[in-house]
Amino acid sequence: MPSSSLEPQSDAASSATPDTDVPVAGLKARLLNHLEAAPLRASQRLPSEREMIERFATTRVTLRDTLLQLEAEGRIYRENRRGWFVSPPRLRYDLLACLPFRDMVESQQRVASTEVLAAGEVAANAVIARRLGIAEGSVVYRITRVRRIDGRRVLHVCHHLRRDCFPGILDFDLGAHSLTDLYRHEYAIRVSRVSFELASTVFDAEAAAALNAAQGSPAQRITRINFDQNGRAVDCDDEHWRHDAIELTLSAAPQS
Amino acid sequence: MPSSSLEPQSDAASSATPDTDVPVAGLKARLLNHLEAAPLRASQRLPSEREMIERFATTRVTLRDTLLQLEAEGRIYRENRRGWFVSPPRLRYDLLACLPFRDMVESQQRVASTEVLAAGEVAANAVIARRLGIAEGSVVYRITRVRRIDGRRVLHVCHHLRRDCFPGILDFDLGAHSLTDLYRHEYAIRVSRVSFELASTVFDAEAAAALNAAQGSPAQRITRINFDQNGRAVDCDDEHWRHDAIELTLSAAPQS
DNA sequence: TAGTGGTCTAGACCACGGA
DNA sequence: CCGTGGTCTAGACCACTAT
Repeated sequence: MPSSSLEPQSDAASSATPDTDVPVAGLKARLLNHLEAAPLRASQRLPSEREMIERFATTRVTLRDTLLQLEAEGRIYRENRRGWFVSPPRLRYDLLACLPFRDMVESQQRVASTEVLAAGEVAANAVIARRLGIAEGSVVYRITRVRRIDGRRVLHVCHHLRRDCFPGILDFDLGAHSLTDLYRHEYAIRVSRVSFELASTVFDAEAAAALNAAQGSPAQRITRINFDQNGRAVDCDDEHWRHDAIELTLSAAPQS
Repeated sequence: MPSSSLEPQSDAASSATPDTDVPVAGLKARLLNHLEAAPLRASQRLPSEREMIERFATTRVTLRDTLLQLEAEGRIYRENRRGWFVSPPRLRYDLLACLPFRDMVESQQRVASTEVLAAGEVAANAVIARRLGIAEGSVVYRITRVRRIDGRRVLHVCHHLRRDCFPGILDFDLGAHSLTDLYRHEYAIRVSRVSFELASTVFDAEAAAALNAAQGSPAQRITRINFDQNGRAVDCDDEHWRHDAIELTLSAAPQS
């Protein structure tokens, strides 16, 4: 077992890491962990891959494997062809609080922003029709947005709204207003029940492009259906989050 | 666009693969997708990596990247050094139904089994103490189990129970009984509120070993705290699921 | 245009699994 | 024991980003 000191020596050598008896693989992984543990960067960019290769005396493939590992752990992330970055702390997302995005983000001392990618009418496909309890092919509103936290694009959302519930809603500024606020104040519709479906996957091509994520980056999918005070499904949305951006929370009475 | 049938043919040479203008990356990814789409295997093992290399005329590294992608998508999974397998359909896990594991699994026509890895007493660390509202260092029961669906190890759970709530619970057969059933019938404690914390990460070394997962495989972490009818936290658990094994669902009234 | 990450080739040795 | 996946080396070309 080579107990050599595999230290990144930028200027002053970060000494005192025995690195002996590294049991099994990892090797470089711990190494990179240490890289982050030591300077504890804020949310900055890592050195370029070629630079890290030299620093750690390793290969592109090996380095890349390690970076992908750390990405899976949620410790770093990448922007497509732009580089690797240290992940900021996860936003706590209380599924049942039903806070507007902006409020949720700001209550955690972060900065929120929203971008509307598209807003229009489409015919509901089978999935959407089933969720909303309407006939396939019915025209619904579709709104696609990207949301940022502290400038970082973390969420791609696609909403489908029953047109008969929210006539003319596209005329509002959907980048500035919370949809649930519009529901309540402009349409007298209150969300009185929500139903979720969560799974961990990767971004599809569209979401990846919108978030500037590499295709194949891990993503958290959240599908939500909102029901109004009459138990009618009024809208649904498909959210794809950078998986390292959130930690979901939830507190409720079980239905037993 | 090459609409040719990209079929893996074992003996016959892998001819007729134009490979022209494959738009962007993927290349092999689509190829492997097709591999699965065509025969639509049940939950069987994929050919060995070296065999696939030949079949698809590619390299180990490239092949491996592709497999890891499919793993991240939740379409295949691996057992440590044993090979790659097609992922079975996800189990729907209703967070608020609070069904015992066995019931949940069997209600979906699957077969459940449980293995107790360890059961004993430990001193509560800071995290556990905070969750349970007890003093750090208090002695609690700890139960570690592995759960299977259709024989596949999918879940590593570690429970921490307040000893004053469940005296002598370790004497029951914890592999056969549901904990919540024991709570109710043996200790007259009913779970009347649950609080969750969900995040997507990778397995730690212990969980990976217990599930025979490769270290670094993606995992869904679910932390739960159970409160009894008096609002007292009586136990908590840390679940680590193979991320492709579940789809979480949830339906409730928001707390607005 | 220079440098970056994304993708890929063609090998190698090791530790562990299963027969 | 052989075959498997796990890890690693040492390069290469391309598409895109940033300047």
